[in-house]
Amino acid sequence: MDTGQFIQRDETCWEIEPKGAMHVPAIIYADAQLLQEMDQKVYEQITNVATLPGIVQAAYAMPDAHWGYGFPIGGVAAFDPDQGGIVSAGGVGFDISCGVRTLHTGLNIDQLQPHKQALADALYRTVPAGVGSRGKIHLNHKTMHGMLTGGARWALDQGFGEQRDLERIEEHGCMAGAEPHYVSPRARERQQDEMGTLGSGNHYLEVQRVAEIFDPAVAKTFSLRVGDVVISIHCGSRGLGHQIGTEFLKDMAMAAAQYQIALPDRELACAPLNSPLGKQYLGAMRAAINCALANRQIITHLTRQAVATVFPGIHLGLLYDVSHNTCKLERHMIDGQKKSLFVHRKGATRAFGPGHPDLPAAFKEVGQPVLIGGSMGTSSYVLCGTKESEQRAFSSACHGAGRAMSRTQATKQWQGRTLVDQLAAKGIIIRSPSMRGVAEEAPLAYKDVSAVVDIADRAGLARKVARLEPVICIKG
DNA sequence: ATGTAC
Repeated sequence: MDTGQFIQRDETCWEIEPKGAMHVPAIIYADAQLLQEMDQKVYEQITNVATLPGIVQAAYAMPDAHWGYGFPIGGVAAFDPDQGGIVSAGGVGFDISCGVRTLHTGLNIDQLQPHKQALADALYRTVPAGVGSRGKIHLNHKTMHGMLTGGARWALDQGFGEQRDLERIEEHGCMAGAEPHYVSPRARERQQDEMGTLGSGNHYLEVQRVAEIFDPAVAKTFSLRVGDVVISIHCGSRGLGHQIGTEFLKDMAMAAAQYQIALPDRELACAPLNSPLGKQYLGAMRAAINCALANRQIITHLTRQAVATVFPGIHLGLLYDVSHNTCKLERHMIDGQKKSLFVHRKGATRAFGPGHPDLPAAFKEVGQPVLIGGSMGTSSYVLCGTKESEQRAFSSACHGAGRAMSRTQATKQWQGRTLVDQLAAKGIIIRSPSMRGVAEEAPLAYKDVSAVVDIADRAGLARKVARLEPVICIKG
């Protein structure tokens, strides 16, 4: 898009002043190149978000932003319930609580090297991946309820994982305020056999090596050293989250007139936070957050089992688990006053800075680990939250590379098989049930993750700690 | 993202 449409506030901050129905400015964090390459749709969508009732401070787009349903992916917006603020299903995204979890292995890359193929086989065999993938767990009414209210804590009670995992998970593994009675029978049915599965699209399980350290002190706190092997899991709430999103989107679109909300775009369907529909969505969404937390917990258990077949006796401890598709009630400073706000992060990672009360003791001094998944075959990053991020974007950062072209376009340009061979030549093993899926995820169909992360760092959204390179990728 | 469409 044309950078002339913006007022450049500083090196990385581009502002659109309020005009028309906008209540607040819209702000994109990028450099001139990322902004030029960004779809004009991001401009339209982020200015549309700025017109929604009760929005405070500004509507934000992260440097990885691209066109999404209603809100851009990479969008952040906070709403005040006392000022008629709203909640929007499209502002959270279909894959509710999609997120990334990273595990330490205690292994060095040299120890892994001779066993790469064996580990790839074991992981691919053990963790179900792909569209409609099913696991070995079958939920009945009672266990479904337990999962929707208990999240990773429920998974732990079922024997998946260790007590100490919980403190390294956002919300300590269990999202409060879940209301399973607002999760429809259809959503439950779709999830019955999908616990502990990766799903498809950009979801993956990746074995990575720490390739570069930017901040040695924080890296030490995060227990990351060059050459260390870690495992990252990127997935969400599968069929359940998608079904909840679909149903509430429809209900919110129908209710907009009743709540007298003028929508510049039908896809921005929303409901007042204080309305029955708004509250129902929040209850269902929180249940879906628990589903995603439980899902990543079970996949962690399966990963531990798979790794143990190749490296008996090793322990996989959690670095952290953080979601990037949520709406969370948080306290933030607005015009010198602490306010309780509902922060939508859609394709944006929560990034609490040092001293935040919700952080585990181990991270209190340095800030939250911010896990940024790269595209297939490219680097991922570990960042840490900063103090200044609270003022810049309600303590949020980018979530990944961000798509640069559509899935359809990517399948026209690349072949899955060829990509797998090319990456194999670079020492990266890809395992996937879908070669079409692999083509859709071609590295060049995404923005340059390093450029995106550099902007997040320079903008003060989060600070770079370590760069990870893929070794094995189980792709959904 | 998704039982890749209702």
